[in-house]
Amino acid sequence: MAGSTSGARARLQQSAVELFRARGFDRTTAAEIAARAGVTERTFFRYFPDKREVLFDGQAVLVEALIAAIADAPRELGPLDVLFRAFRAVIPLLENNRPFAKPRQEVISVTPALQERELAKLEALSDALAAALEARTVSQLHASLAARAGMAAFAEATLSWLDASEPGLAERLDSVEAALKDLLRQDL
Amino acid sequence: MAGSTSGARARLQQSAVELFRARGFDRTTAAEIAARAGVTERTFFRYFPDKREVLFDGQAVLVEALIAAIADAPRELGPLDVLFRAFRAVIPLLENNRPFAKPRQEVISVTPALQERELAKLEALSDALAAALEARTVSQLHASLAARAGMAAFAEATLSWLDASEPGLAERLDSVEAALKDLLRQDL
DNA sequence: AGGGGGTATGTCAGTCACTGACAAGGAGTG
DNA sequence: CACTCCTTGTCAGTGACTGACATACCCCCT
Repeated sequence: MAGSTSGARARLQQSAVELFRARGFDRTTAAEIAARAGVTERTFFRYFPDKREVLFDGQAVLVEALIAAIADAPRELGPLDVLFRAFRAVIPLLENNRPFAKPRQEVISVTPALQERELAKLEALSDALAAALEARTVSQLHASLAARAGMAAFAEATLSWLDASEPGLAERLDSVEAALKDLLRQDL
Repeated sequence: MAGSTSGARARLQQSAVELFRARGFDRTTAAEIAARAGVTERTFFRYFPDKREVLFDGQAVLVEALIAAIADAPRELGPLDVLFRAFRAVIPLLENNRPFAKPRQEVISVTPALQERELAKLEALSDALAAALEARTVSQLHASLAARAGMAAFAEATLSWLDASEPGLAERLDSVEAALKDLLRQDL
């Protein structure tokens, strides 16, 4: 099974974050990460399809939790409300991950190549959310727009919260939700 | 000035699209593109920082046109209305570019590496739009959310229009704008 | 115990994106 | 004609990634 065997995967991820933080992403080679984890460069690329991917792994659980929350939501809610309900449902999950997510985000925020990959992941997440919304009789266009607008707000809240935990995630989600709905009100 | 000299840049771009369409992005090397354009691989990388970038170049004009349109907009409009006004202002620009944009988008749509780069460009565009909105006394949060929601709609309209010119860009913009505002109405 | 199969890893050789350093040619200017 | 700038070529090197093959280890079955 994945990860149950020797923990090489986890060691590689750990080593990668440490080295990226110390020397920067561009100046650390895949071979160095592998060496620190006690394996070969080749093994690194067996676990991760490319050097960036070593930082992007927890997404699956998050996606499934969000999808489940969307499926559970009461029928009468509009798409944006469904989304924000789902976002709030995964708050504990994100709070548990903060210790890992914070250093990771610090590396990403100073590395264009990693920002690119992160955008791709967020796009995939948006697509997944849109698909989940469509399963609720939301038109494809509405689902897509809602998913992307919602994700923008969700990302804004999450990233700023990783920067400073001061106002909690819940309050930040309140803020961005209000701001987003504000927006639409201003432009009738 | 850029491009005035020998046209090597334009030849490289042209060769790149042709080869990418014929063999696919991954199976064409930078050296092949350069050879077809009559230059060396080294020259290719003097014009473009990496292999993907050869497909992403016209953005600057578009950005400036959008920024200008935002600055011009009447004070009383809300951020989303300002944005859609700007989007409509660049319709002719996009229509002129369609012959180039269409084959380009076909290549991008089947190449994950290029999609990633495109997302990064759209993100940069969103940032530029958000900055332009902030210059109009829109709060940073509202500006960011408006820019991203607007860009999602704009991208949706533009990409679907590249697929089929049937309903024109103007009509498609009408549709996505209506859908976006619809969204917020459903979620009061 | 012994054999067999599956999985994780190592080794090696190769391709290709990308970079720095240096040289060469050509156009314009004094 | 000499000087200079700009563009391009050449060469050598690094590092990401891949395919092919070999090896070691674990688990199960007899």
